[in-house]
Amino acid sequence: MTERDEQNEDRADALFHALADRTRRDILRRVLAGEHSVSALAASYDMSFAAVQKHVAVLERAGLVSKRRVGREALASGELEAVRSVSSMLLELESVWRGRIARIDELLAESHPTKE
Amino acid sequence: MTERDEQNEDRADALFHALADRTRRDILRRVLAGEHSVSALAASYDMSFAAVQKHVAVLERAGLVSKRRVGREALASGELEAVRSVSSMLLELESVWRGRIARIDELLAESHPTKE
DNA sequence: TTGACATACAACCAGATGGTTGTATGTTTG
DNA sequence: CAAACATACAACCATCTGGTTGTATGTCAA
Repeated sequence: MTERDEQNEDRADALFHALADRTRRDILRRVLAGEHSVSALAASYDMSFAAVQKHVAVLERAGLVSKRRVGREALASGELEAVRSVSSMLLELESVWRGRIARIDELLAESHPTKE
Repeated sequence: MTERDEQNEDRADALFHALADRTRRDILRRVLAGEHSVSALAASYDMSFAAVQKHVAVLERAGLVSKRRVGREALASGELEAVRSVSSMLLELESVWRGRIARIDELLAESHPTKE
């Protein structure tokens, strides 16, 4: 296990965990469709503002959502690239199924455009 | 919320939760590459047999892994279709981003070939 | 300036999760 | 048959999770 693999696994943990809650998936859908303030989001659910705020924080830590401050509001929007990075993890699994272990490096390099 | 949507959300909860653990993702990779008995899998990890067996059970309940009995062994293999169904959930999110809400029905019908 | 609004975060709690050990049951083998 | 092996599952435990309320801080409007 290299350190980068460890980081990838940490990232995968955070991403899948963030997606493993229906309220968070619903929030993500809304903010992918367009910016919403945290309180606008909170108004949609039958739970406290603080609970919704924590869900947004989980999505934000996973990189699925970003926020920008506008006056007293925090506007959240969905990060499409993070969603795509989850898709690429699943593609890696599919490639394992096909036995194409040797090509995983290329796949990672393509979906993970760091230097080198 | 229709009942079917509820069931889809339950399924999504189970799938993403199953994937939100690195040991389970690793097990899934192995069994996607080929059948393995539970004890063969357990030998690969620094935890008890029972712990690995529970991880396999979580994957199985989510539909990501199936088992067949052969003598005293239980051979586990990865279910590619379940992996693909997760991919299609992510595609739905991408389609929300593009604002194509109206086409989600087609997408679901395609990836979810039930009658009607 | 004062009050209402929007956010953030700490502290707390019940229940779920991921691990453990122990026990029971079925299967192969000597 | 008896012993070893493979699995399954219950009971237990520490930690994490998803919710709550309460408090603090900053921003807008009258």
